[in-house]
Amino acid sequence: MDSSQLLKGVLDLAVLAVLDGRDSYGYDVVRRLREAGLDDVGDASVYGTLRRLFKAGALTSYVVASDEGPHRKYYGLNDVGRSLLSDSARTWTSFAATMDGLLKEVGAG
Amino acid sequence: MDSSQLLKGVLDLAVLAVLDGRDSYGYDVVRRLREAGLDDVGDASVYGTLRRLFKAGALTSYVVASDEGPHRKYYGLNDVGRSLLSDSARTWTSFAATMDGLLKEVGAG
DNA sequence: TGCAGCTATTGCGCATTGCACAGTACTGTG
DNA sequence: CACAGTACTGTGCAATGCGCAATAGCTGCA
Repeated sequence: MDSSQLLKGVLDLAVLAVLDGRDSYGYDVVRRLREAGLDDVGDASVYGTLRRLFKAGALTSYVVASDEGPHRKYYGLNDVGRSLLSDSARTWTSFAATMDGLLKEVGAG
Repeated sequence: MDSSQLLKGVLDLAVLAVLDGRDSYGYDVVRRLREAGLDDVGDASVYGTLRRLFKAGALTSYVVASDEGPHRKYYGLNDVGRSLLSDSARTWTSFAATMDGLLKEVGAG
């Protein structure tokens, strides 16, 4: 099954959720999302999402040097990002409930 | 909130679910999805989805005359559609669980 | 020195898909 | 006839996830 379309509009939320509580950088966000179960999320998608959220004013950003490789561009939630996160989470929860309702009747009709 | 992006990749599933157990036509599918809670699903999206699913071989189709207006193009699930429905439902359920897992930690860090 | 491999980011172009909008057409009511 | 409700089609756009290539720093090995 190709679940890539399911990510549409939800990747923002997933990234915001991962960033909540602790700043992180692209490569690490990808890793954490995959560990969380989003197995085949593409790296370019995550980097794109981070840039988009930053451009939208939801994230702060700063560069940190690393001993283990090139510099890392850290991102963190600001007030806009936190409020976006809680709004999106609410929207997702209600949407998921609606879908579950639709699916509940499957095979019962 | 704009939930239109959330529909991406899920509208197929929603349409298949509505069609499960009883054949229906575009205009009616729109009505049933809206009643189910997908308030602002666009009619063109549903018609497009029906055509796409039909073209993919998941639906049967036949035209029925109506007393209350123009003809209705009915769609129904065939074997391919039913198996697509159960596969998609499984994929959705597991995806939703993953997202819930990600969101559970929000605000707890 | 040179090469491989992991880490880390950017940019380009494509495919999918939901939607707005316009157009067509049938039925019934005033 | 005008208008509203029903019902479908087609066009073109916008959003966004992804593959792929390029760039670049670091470690370890020969």
